[in-house]
Amino acid sequence: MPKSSNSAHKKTTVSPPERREELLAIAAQVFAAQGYNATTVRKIADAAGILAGSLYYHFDSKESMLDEILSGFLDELWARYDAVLGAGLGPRETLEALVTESFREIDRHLDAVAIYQKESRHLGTRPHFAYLVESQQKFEKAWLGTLERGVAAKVFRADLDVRLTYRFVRDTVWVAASWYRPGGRHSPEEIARQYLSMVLEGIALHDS
Amino acid sequence: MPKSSNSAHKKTTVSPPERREELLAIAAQVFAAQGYNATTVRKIADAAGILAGSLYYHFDSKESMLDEILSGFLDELWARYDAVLGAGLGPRETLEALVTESFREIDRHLDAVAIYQKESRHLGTRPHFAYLVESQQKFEKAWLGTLERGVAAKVFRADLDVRLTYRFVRDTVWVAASWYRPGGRHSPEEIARQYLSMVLEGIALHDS
DNA sequence: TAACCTACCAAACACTTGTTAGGGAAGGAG
DNA sequence: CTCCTTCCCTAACAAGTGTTTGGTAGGTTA
Repeated sequence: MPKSSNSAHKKTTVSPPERREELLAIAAQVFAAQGYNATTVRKIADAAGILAGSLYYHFDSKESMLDEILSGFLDELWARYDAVLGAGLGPRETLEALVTESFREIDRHLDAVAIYQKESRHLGTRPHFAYLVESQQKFEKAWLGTLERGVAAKVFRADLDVRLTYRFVRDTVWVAASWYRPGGRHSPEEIARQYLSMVLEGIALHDS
Repeated sequence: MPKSSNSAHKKTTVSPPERREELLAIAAQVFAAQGYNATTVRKIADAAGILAGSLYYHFDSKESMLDEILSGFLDELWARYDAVLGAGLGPRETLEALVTESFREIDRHLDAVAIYQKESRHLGTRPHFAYLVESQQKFEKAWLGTLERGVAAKVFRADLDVRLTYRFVRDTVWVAASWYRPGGRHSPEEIARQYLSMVLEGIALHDS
């Protein structure tokens, strides 16, 4: 899982993670709001109250900012996913834990998730961002495997296309980043609870 | 519903909808693949086998191409939605019809849907694209209304937050544009059937 | 005081961007 | 043959792009 953090610090600069993190958060905010390509380094600098060239004291390039934002997010996400997947839970409990951790991650790294949603597809073609598709493959293996385990254990329906189900579940969870706002009406855990109830039990009312 | 087509032809050019449509389809393809801002007019021209300046014989600007693609898509979508909403169906049947029409629309206008998904949020802030948020509000009214009707008629569960359910359902349907490919394993109708089965009945297996 | 490091500014660079102006080849109409 | 329309090219433009270079104010260390 250190595979997904591939750039970031090139010299062993042990000291300066202070102003750097601040600027990264600002950049993530602008990236998420305007889109990566539509965001100019001057807009980021404006939001930070400095001039464009000053950003290059802290970062190698505009792309390296994006890289650090995305790889940092994926590193944390996989740390939590791996903890869930290694806990030896049953299929249903694993699904519930993955969904809950996903909504928590949206709550914590909203901007990074929004950027990932918008840009990962066409960034994945670039060799430098190959870790995005690696992560996506690992992602598919974890979720699809959990669903298949559930079908085999007869806790999930067998008459649905598993791959279709996987896509529906995956997308619905992560697209929440487009409307979720931290501090809103529902906590991440409450959203996860309602979502799981919908996906597991369905929204139809049965009279039996 | 003609509210959403606001630009397009400005003079009453009755004749030339031929090469124009061809170029629009090419532009939509490149926009969908690379993102609007990352797409240069030279890339579109390359894909069409002409030079950048030649595009301006057919279109006023790069933005007007985007405008025509999106408004054309929304016009067709709403024609079909209005037909469904005016058919006097029950809540469950209305939901099923809306979902099915949505997947059909993804099948037909895949590029436009993909562009809409990626760009509508930050385009909506621009006054020229105000019809995007108008459409989204109308969209919410239709879907949310259907869900609420279903709760009142006791065909949908009452213990779920209706607005959350609306967002989940809406997103899952439209995000399918990011993985759906026409001519693939499943037809739009089959995808709609499976999706509705999942959302209505749930994926959990009950032993009663 | 002197040397040094951090975090920034000022100004420019080479390049890409969307867009425009004028011209020209091809073909149908009179 | 001439006129006109359709569709495209050549060549350039002004503005904006990411990035670099050299300098500097202020604080810390010796």
